[in-house]
Amino acid sequence: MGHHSCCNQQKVKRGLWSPEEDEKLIRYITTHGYGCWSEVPEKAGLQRCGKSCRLRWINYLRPDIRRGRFTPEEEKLIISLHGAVGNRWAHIASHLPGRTDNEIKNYWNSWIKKKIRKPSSASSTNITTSISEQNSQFTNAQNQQMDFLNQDLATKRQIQDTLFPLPCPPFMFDIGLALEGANGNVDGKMDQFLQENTGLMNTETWQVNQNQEMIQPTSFTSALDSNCLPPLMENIESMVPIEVQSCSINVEGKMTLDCLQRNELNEWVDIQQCPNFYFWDQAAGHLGGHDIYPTSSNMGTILSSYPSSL
DNA sequence: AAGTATACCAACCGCCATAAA
DNA sequence: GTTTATGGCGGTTGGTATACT
Repeated sequence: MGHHSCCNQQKVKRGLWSPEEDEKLIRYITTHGYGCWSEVPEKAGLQRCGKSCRLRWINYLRPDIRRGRFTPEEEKLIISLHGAVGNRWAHIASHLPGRTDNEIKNYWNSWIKKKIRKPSSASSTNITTSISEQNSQFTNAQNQQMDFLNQDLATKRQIQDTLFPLPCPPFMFDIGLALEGANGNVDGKMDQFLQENTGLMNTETWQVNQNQEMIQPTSFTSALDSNCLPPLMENIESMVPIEVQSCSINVEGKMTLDCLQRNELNEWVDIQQCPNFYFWDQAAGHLGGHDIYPTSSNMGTILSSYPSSL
């Protein structure tokens, strides 16, 4: 009982790899490649299970591995992607060449521990704090967001209300669908989309008055009241909830959203501190860029990044 | 200086999806 | 259709280095 199926031979070694073992594995893989990991240990003369060899090679020995501290750019990307997809480490790692899921996971776990131990530095305004307090029962955004994926559409709205018990629900949409068939007329299509689904003109804005109350355009308020937001919840996978304060599209078709969103501690933060919006290119399967330059071919899901101050 | 607590991270474990038998 | 083998993934652990008292 007890032994893992791939390691049920006796005499398998475990624990840290010695330099000699590394050398054997490197020599074998570089000359023969790896067709089947379960055959590697025997052929390479190693007392390990195939799974252990695979892990060692992928996470440490393969030649294109990147080691050392994460750059600020890498950190930002990790934080953004984690905000979008949660603990899907392999997915996140696929956007950081040479980095492994294990490394990113380790980084995140130690990083998040630091943040929890030394919580909430100055970045919250009174506004975000008060909203955060209203939602203090919101304790596990990532898990709940992932659970959300598995629900049928009929119950999504209900779950959404549990997830985001705000006076103003977050505004989420799939810009790929929003701009479907835009064919260059991005500005007009987005305008139409916003008008149809939210009643919000793209030049209208939300504002915050001196009492830190949100002031909405009448059209947006009525859209919220009529329960039509968010309009396109089927494709929520790569989204993070944001609360739109203003929305505008300039003549080049570049959209700007000023928002609040949740950080990794589930606090609402002012996204203006980090104005980058990432754009998920669904066709290519990677992030498209920091600013939104909508084209009919690369439209995907809006992502937003966490403030760089975190 | 010595003992203890904490941080880090490589490696392991169990689960799952897929492919082969 | 069922069973078995394998690779991939995310959660977790435990050994070691570092910080703290």
